[in-house]
Amino acid sequence: MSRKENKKQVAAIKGTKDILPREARKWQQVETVIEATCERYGYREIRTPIFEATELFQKGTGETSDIVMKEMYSFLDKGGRSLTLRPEYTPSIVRAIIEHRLYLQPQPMRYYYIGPMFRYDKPQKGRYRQFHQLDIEVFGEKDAAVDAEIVEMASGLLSQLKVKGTDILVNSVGCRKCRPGYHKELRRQAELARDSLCSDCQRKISTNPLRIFDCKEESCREISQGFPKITDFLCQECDEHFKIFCSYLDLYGLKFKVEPRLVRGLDYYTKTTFEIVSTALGAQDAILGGGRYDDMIKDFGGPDVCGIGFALGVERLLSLIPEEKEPENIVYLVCLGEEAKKEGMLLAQYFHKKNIECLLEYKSRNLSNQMSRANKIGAAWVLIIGEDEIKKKRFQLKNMASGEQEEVTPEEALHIIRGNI
RNA sequence: GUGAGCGUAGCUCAACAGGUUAGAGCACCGGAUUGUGGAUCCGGAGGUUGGGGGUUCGAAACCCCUCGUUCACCCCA
Repeated sequence: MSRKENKKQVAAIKGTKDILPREARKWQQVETVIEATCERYGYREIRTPIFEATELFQKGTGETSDIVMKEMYSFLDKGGRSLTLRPEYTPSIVRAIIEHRLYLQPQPMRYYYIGPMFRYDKPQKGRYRQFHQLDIEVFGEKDAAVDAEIVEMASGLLSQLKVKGTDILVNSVGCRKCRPGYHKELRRQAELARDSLCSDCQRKISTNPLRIFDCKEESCREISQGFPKITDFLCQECDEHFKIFCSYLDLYGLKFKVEPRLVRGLDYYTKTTFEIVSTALGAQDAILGGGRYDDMIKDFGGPDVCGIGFALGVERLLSLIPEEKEPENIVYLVCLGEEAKKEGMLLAQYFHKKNIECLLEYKSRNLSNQMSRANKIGAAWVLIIGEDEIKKKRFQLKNMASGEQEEVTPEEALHIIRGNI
């Protein structure tokens, strides 16, 4: 095999990327904050397989959604089953809840998970074919207080992570009783204005009339302002739910915008939908989005248990968080000669057992060189092991930041290092 | 799926308007300095210019195809 072929073969798949150690550290930090926040609100982790029966998403995510129609990684396994790498998490949780009768547990049940999702979409800023989501779901609670609590938690999480300049957008998309009436009326009015709309919007009349509100053409914007809003068409139950939801957001002191054109692209949403957006993200401005889906469990043949949740794009979130350098606390063992190396191996073993991060230089280099390496990896301490030190069983411990150095036993070194960490 | 821009060393970028052996900074390795790091100086390694084809006496540059990437549309996290 030629070098070129080899080079081509090892490249990461389009739309995927490696998370290298420097960035992985940031992921760990963010994941730790996310997990702690979720647990504090009573959420528990639930892990499901990364692939499922294709049918699960066709039924759950919706046959007419873009995700199912053109973005799924589906394939046949060797047993001829049609499987799909999950494009989103909600259907998997719903499946698990029904399969394990989790609805028999005290309600509401709260679950969270962070993991990779897969969508065959053209990559661009904030959009990858393998990406990660935090997914949180609450089941079995109709009260709009839980809708508000979820938004409050999401908002709190973002401020804890020092994400600034975000907006909370909320809407209600109604239910199966009131939504069809609205769609019909919106289509009717858009049809009347068809000739004045751009070609893009003309197409949206039949595909997704709500998207006309998003058009960037000035003329379309003006026209769409006269169109009816979903919030004017809600049935009494949905209308009350939405008003109470908004009043609870006020109670929390959260600033939000009612965005009647906010529509989630997934078919299953009912009543509350929301997004938190940031203009710093570019065209894909949603950090997280979600809503209520009161019919899904029932539609899957389970009991009539309602659900609500959101998905947060981890890559998008990370792109908004500045990198913070954490100081390394490594002890670097400098060894002068073969005997010193053996002594160093034993000392490294000693420090590792005492929970100290410690590295040993294997190559026999001169002291200057080894010091230079210690400096490069950002070691906080250097322990010098030479002939004299081995004889005395006392070693030179150097604080790399201050440059101070003293002769100590391993036990004393441990004490000093711990005292300064 | 549609459209536009960009692919030169690990990274950031040079190379008049097509003309010797494709350069520099940072990073890396070695030395100055065989018991003391960061600074400085000297040296080294690293490239079939994403890949393939074409035009030309001559291509990193021009044309075509392809792959990748970026941004936007569609849609979404």
